Amino acid sequence: MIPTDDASLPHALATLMIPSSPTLVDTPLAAADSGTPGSAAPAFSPLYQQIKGLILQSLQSGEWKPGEVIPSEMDLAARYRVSQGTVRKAIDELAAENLLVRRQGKGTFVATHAEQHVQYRFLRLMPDFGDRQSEGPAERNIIDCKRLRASAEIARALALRTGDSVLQARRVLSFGGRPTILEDLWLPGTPFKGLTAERLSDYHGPMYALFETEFGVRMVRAEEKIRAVTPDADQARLLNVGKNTPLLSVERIAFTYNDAPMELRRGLYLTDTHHYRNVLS
Amino acid sequence: MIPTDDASLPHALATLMIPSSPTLVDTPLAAADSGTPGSAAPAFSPLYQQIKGLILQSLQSGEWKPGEVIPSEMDLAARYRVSQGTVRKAIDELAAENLLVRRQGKGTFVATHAEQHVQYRFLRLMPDFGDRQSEGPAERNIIDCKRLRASAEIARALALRTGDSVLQARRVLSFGGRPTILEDLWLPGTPFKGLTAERLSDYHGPMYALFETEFGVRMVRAEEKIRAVTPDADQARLLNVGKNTPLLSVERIAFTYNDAPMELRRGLYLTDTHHYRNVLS
DNA sequence: CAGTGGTCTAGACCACTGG
DNA sequence: CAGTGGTCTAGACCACTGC
Repeated sequence: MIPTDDASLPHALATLMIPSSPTLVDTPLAAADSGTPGSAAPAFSPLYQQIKGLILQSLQSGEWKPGEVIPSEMDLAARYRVSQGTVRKAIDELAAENLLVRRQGKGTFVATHAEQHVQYRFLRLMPDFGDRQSEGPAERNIIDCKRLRASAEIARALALRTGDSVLQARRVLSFGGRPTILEDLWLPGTPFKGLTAERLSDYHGPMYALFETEFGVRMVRAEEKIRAVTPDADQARLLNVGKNTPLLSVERIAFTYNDAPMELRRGLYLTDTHHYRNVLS
Repeated sequence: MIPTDDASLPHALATLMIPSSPTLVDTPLAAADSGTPGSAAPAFSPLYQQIKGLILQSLQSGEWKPGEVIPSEMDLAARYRVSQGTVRKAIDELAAENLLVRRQGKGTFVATHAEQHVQYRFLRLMPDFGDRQSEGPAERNIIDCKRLRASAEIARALALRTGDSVLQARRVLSFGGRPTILEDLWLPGTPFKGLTAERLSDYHGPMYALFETEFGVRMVRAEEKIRAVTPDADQARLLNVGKNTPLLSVERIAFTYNDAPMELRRGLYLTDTHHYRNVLS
């Protein structure tokens, strides 16, 4: 499946100008292109970017699964017919994006939410004093979990059609016995066929790790919109707060490899003893 | 001031093992080290990290000022007696940290808050529809600006001593005529000697650009703690909201080059038509 | 010890900018 | 056109891991 044929080596840099050249690359990008194919700029793409795209394809296709080693830099260099340095630069970028993890002396691994020391990869809520480690494990409580038809709003967020099947769940996270986070989440029905409240309740460990191992869905990136709100009656009851208590509303959309949205999550965070921590640079 | 002497070239990699070697580097790091000097690990530091440290020193010392070009990669390579590739890797990291900006064909520049298209470098508040560009310029209103003695809390945040002189200011930002952000900020008195309410009011452009050009203080990094709160009477009046309106409380500490805190800012954001946007990866 | 990633070098050529 | 950053290569050696 990889160009081990073709004796026209060495492939000159001229080949780089042609993204759709069948020699090295079989259209790694340009999936979102449409119309006027010959008019746009040549869109020079460096070799290492093309290699990066090829590695990305192997990740998406599941050739290398989360937690596994990928071939060594030398092997990949031979496979793609480029120098080690070029493969290296491609891997560097993927590692910077947290898709791969380099371990000197051992190899390069596909990033995973499992076997990871951080329990909550995307959760930015921290206790005001100490770290989340010292706080002990959160108590998790699945309130609800059911399948339903996507509303227009949910469908838009998940890039589905209104009425498509979605799975909706609600849970409460408690720290030190105190309800602190109320989360509603929506998942597209098709990739998560078979996910039940029991499975969610029984599983200990990061939810995203469950998604990986059971459904082959790896979350890679997320965007959050944060607001200050007050709870409705249900929410106030579940968090055990008054109806005028200001709460942090955190709406998260999590994406898998190809920037496809795979989860919508709406969290209400109690911030009297915790805060949302962010680093700007 | 730079090691142009010393004919013991080529400096072998062995030199790298000795961070305090007078040959190439005069103690670029290890400023925060204390006690048992000979007991710790050798702390191998790659050449490019040392070069990065030297470049950082030149940035801190003001040898190259915000907005200026730094010497070309070839020049720096000659100056530090290393290959272009090594200088390149050092610059790569500094560019990734937004301290330098590379422009192909022109050179590498010291990052600056001035001459920059983004008005607010660290502000993550976005309108729910459209971008901040389309919203038009914010209306800025300095409410107050005075010098006073640092409270214990303020002093701790700014790494000062209680009672040290600090400058305190309060302002309101309005978008589309609507008061949206109320900010209190504290600056250490000494570096910002001479800053007045008039200067703040008259200056159009990013506040951090003013800090750069007038006081030689460049903000490099910041940390924020976010909560949901309700305003006190003064705050409610200034933002023209009711006393039970939930608001985003954003406490920011901004740091200059050597990770020294140089600003404490406490913002109250109205989030009925705006949201705080964050990207997780 | 072999195999992996990590660093460093030297040299070639490409892409972009501006005189 | 010269000068800058950007890409690519080939080869050497170092640091780390595990057998």
